[in-house]
Amino acid sequence: MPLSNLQLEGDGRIVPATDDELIESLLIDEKCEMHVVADPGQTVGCISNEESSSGIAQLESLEGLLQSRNKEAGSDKLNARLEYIKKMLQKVKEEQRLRLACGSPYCSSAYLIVDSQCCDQHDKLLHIDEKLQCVIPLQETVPSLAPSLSESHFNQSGSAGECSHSSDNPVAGGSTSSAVTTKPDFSKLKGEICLDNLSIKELHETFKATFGRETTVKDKQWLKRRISMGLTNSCDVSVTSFIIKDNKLVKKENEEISNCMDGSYAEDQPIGNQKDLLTSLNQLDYHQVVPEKRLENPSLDDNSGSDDHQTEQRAAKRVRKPTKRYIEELSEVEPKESNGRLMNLAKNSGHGLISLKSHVRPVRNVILGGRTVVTRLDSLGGYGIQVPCVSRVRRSRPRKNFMALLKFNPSGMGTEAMLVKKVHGDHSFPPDDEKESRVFLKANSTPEHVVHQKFNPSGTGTEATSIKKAFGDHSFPPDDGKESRVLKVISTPEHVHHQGDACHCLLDLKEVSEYERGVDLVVFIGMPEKDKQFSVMSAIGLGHNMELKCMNSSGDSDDNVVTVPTPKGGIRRKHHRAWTLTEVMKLVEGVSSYGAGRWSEIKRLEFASYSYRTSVDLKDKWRNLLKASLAQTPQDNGMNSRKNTGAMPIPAPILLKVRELAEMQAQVLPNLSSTKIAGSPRKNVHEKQTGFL
DNA sequence: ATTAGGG
DNA sequence: CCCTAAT
Repeated sequence: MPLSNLQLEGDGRIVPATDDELIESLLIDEKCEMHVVADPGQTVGCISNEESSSGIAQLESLEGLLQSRNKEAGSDKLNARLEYIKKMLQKVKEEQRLRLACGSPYCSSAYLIVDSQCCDQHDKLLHIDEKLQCVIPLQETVPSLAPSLSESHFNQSGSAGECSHSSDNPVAGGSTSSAVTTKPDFSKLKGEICLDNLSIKELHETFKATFGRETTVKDKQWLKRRISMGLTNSCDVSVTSFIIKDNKLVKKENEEISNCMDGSYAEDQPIGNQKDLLTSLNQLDYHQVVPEKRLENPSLDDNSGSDDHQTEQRAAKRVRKPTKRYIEELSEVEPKESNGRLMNLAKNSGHGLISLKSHVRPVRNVILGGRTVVTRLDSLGGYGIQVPCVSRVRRSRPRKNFMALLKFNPSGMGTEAMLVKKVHGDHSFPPDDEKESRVFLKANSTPEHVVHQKFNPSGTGTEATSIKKAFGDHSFPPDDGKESRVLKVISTPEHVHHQGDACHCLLDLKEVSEYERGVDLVVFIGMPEKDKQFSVMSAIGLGHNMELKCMNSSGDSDDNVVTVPTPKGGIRRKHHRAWTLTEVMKLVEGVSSYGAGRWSEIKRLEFASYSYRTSVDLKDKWRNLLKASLAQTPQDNGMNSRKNTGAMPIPAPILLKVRELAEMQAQVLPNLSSTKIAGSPRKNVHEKQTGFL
């Protein structure tokens, strides 16, 4: 449990329970269980009334975690645990359902107060490993008589604001210490809990109550974070006023709280904590904004999508908890670019908060360049489990091999068709996040159809932008704030099967490395026959909710669009298009007619049919022409001085004209400024142009 | 959204 | 060609 935790802690992220951590903890727990007979009953602070349903969420989350983990570890223990948890979950659910049925919506508002304190040094964690097993057991003596956790001792009598902090208030039931028997009692989580005031033991209890398992971690901060995150992550949040306490937030007139505020943590407040606090506050906001609607519609169908897998197995559906994505976003925000992220977040999800859009979109129509493409979403391998708290990092990748079905339609004009698959539909947010939404064109797996990086020597930057552009910039940096990894796949002819007018490209990506499969986007670039225009339709399934984006670079009406091996050996840049003589002439004509600088005009009027030429291209080209023309010495005729260039030589006459124009315009401008500005100064220039070639 | 320039 | 700054 070392590094993963440490690092997480270290960077002050709010990445709470990562699966790794949890598992680690679980494992450790298992190891320690024998020794740690129990965390003696501890006062968990104050618990007010009614238990919450948070437990369910927790269980589910845990379950999910376990499930996912099991795949990898295949640990029997885990399995056992999983079973247990499942049972517990059902139980809890049942209870809750009954409760709900009774119409007793316990909207008990519990307040969890978490200070930002961060007294523990991260270094401590470094030693946890060693200490864990021996030290913990020795901690504190506790009333063994402490009631079991499962029994709620904090009866309703306690006011919500109350925070019985007394340590003599046996809360935890050491009795339930055995791993398998550990029974999470969420009732304890209700009411106000001032984590700051809790001792490690208490935190342990709380932890146990929250996660249904014990922990031996002694790091207070860690515990607090975990707990708070756990709670936050649960659907309970909506019902619970989660209050992150800093130094100001005071829930009640509670003495306890007061205590919390003063001494205890006020002092050492590592920098890293601020971040957490910030994040927490954000969460708070979120929760407050997304109020409790859970009780009203207990069975409300949850579209959050992030927990589908688990959800489907349960009768009662959770209403919705902060999405994994949400968590991720938050945890993502803190670092440096918090500003941007936040902005984006807010901007994107109109509400400034998580957008509840469903992540699963079996069928989707995407309009590309006026064309509508249908994308189909396949889920070939139900994989992907939600974990309580998702770490920023994509821990578990789709395991299932997936195949992509590409279907090319002869429709468009695009030469390159791209399909972008968003593996995790849940990462949507900050779209236009700075252009730096990194794109990793990482495709180095064996299959030939998977393009290697080297395939695109020009550099990722170009590729990235291309992709972005292809997608119209809106869709590409998906809604993903974090880095997006893109897997670029080029469908080679062999993989393309024609079917009437359409081509189907079946890609079997089973060979794609894990890494690749974890990408956020998969771009399929098809470049069949030269003139074949096509769009792409595709279906990719990974079990994860993924979104498919189809892209068809409908801008290019010609061949070499994507990566083009030049006849002469070189590999040309993706979007490079050799300028044809006619194009050049058009350019010249345009310049002569409208003047250099009016590129948008020229583009529109002269290059209307050349969609791939942008005004910038024109400008650049003109610049080049100019340069060439100037470099070109008078006597050189026939061809451009440059000889062995793959580039098409530009006829001297044209260069001449270019120079003329350049000179003329350069001269004309100053002199005829008035004229120019007033009307159409270009016309006269035009006269001169005509006649060459 | 366009331009102008640098890379 | 790409990217960015300035308009």
